[in-house]
Amino acid sequence: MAAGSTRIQSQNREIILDAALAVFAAAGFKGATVDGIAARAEMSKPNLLYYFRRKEDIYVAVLEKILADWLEPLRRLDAAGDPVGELSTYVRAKLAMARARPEASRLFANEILHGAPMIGGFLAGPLKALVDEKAAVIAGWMDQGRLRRVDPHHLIFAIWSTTQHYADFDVQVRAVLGAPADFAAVEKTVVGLIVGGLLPAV
Amino acid sequence: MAAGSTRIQSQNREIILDAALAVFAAAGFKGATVDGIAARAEMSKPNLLYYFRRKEDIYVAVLEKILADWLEPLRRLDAAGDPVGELSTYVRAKLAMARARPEASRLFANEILHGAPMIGGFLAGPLKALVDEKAAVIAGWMDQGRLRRVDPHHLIFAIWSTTQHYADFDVQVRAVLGAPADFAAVEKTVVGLIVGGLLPAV
DNA sequence: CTGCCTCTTGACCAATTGGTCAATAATCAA
DNA sequence: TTGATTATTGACCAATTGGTCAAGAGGCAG
Repeated sequence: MAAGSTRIQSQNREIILDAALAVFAAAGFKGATVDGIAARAEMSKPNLLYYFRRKEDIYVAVLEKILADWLEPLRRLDAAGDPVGELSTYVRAKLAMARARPEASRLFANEILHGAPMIGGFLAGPLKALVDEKAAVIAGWMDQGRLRRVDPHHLIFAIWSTTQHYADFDVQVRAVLGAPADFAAVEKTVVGLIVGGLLPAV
Repeated sequence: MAAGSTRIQSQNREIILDAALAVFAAAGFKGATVDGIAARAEMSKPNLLYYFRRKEDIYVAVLEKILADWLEPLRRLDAAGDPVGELSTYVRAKLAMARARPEASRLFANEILHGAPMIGGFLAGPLKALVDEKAAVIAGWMDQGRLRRVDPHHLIFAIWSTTQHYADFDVQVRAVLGAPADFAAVEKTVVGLIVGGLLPAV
């Protein structure tokens, strides 16, 4: 019989992955415990291990679920579109992700922070390929004089860092502001800086 | 007798803190082991625990050592200086720190990523105070029409994120670029974006 | 209802690891 | 040199935790 075809199975796998995302994002791989994930998933540890043999398997499954979404906004950057509009849309999409799914961002950040032991291949493979492709698109816009010339790769890094910051460093943002971030203000500032810094000289 | 006055003591404390920074930055608090720190410090575990009673004490000591340096570049932002020059200098100083001491940045990032359990007071206290003060300085420049108006707090966040990115996400940067980051190019791009996005409209 | 397969769990094991302790070695003032 | 203080460590302990196992509970096709 094929793997995991039962209704109960797919249902429980989903529950486990949701619980695991929360626990791994909060505590990291080492800090998370299988007991903790099981408790959050409201099942016993042996039952959880019936669905995922090893702790690492859960972790990898959670990461894989995230990575697919990760590429999507950048993939939508359209060479045929208006450069300023395309980049603004991209920044807004990344900010929306940071607000809607901060745990996913934090899990990803934690993984990279500790050397990306599980997703090194993803970074050097699909991610690099997509970034190189889109960097070429941006470079094309610059060649046409529609954007000021900056290094496209570092531009993409700047967009990633400024947007993900509001998920990954949320605690610091809230502490410094004394309140949760106002995403309307964030969007205005970040889009203004990135895109404003790219407007071609008059 | 006063605490830790011996030459051997201060010397060994230094060795331990250096080793601990490397280990904690690489593995996080939970992932790091006292044995691992001791090994890197080239002493036995009981000897290490002779200087720091608990693992947590080492961690806090390392963090405190870092936090002092952390505020310094922003503190130097001078209201009497030229806005573009001051901000460019600040960005360059943060980039220099990311390059020179990436482990410190990663340890700090890890702590915040996991809710800043040890330094919540620092964030809401000295850090917030300094940021508020310097945000007011920047706002003053904007009032004078010397910078385009954006939210000063989010501007500071943008500077933090874009610069620290090259320490915290170094693995990803290297994977995507296929080579270590060229900090001259980084500096040009980041300063260009941030400051370029702040030049007052003509 | 019946029998088989899936699902669930209490009890347990072994490895890791933070921390202790008693004993030994090194340092240093007198 | 000597004696007391400081520095160092091997051996050990207890708690945590990833993972196993066998036995039982539940679902479902016939």
